[in-house]
Amino acid sequence: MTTYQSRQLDALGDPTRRAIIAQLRGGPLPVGRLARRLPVSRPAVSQHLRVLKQARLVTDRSRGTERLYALNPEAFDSLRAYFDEYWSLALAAFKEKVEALPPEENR
Amino acid sequence: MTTYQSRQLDALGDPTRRAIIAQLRGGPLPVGRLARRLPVSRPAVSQHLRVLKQARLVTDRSRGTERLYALNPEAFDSLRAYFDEYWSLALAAFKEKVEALPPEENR
DNA sequence: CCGACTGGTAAGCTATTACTTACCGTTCGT
DNA sequence: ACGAACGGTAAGTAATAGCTTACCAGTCGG
Repeated sequence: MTTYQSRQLDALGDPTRRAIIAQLRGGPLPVGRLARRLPVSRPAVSQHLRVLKQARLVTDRSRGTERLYALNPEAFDSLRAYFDEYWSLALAAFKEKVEALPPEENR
Repeated sequence: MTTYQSRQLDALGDPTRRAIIAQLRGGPLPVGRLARRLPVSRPAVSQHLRVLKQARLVTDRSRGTERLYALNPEAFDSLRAYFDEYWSLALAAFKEKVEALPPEENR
């Protein structure tokens, strides 16, 4: 029940990080391979990976001298649940009363 | 089938815009009322609303002298579908072969 | 009409952030 | 044990993005 959603959405709000995620869709990759496929330097990739890791969107494990990064299914599941819970409620209400008037004067 | 997902994720990658969305969960609101509930100025809210509108996350209609902003259910639905389609595939694969080896040498 | 309200836009400042190069520690093969 | 490759971190720069104040246009009520 952690409140990682903000951090996750912030992390997803960058094109390069989304590109990293797109690459990781194919399976775990070491940092160097990841950097070679992207138009930025390896340190930049490392920094993005740190953000993604803090948001729990990726996990890492070291294998020999290299470090494998992979998508974290649980985080994406929780994010999807967040969408369902948080927004579907409000949206379902909207679809019924589309012509709803705004709430009365508060503040 | 439009490719608004990037723009939507970029738009959601800002706390103030998420706060705006949170306010709009309760129903449509005019800009001024929205600004009064947030710790930023009205022009700032206007600028955020422009971004949210370009991402199709909100819709607006004018009523008299004021302009009502509301969440756009379709956009949130499509974004949720994006999550399901785009990520669930990769993640389902992961859950089966958790100990999968990384792909062979390509590039 | 005219004054008061609405909200969008312009211009400019500040702060954040994404990027680079340079450096360092770790791990493995020979 | 040494050399090479891996990748994380530090420091500095440049671009971006969010914010503010000031201004302007449209709409409604008197």
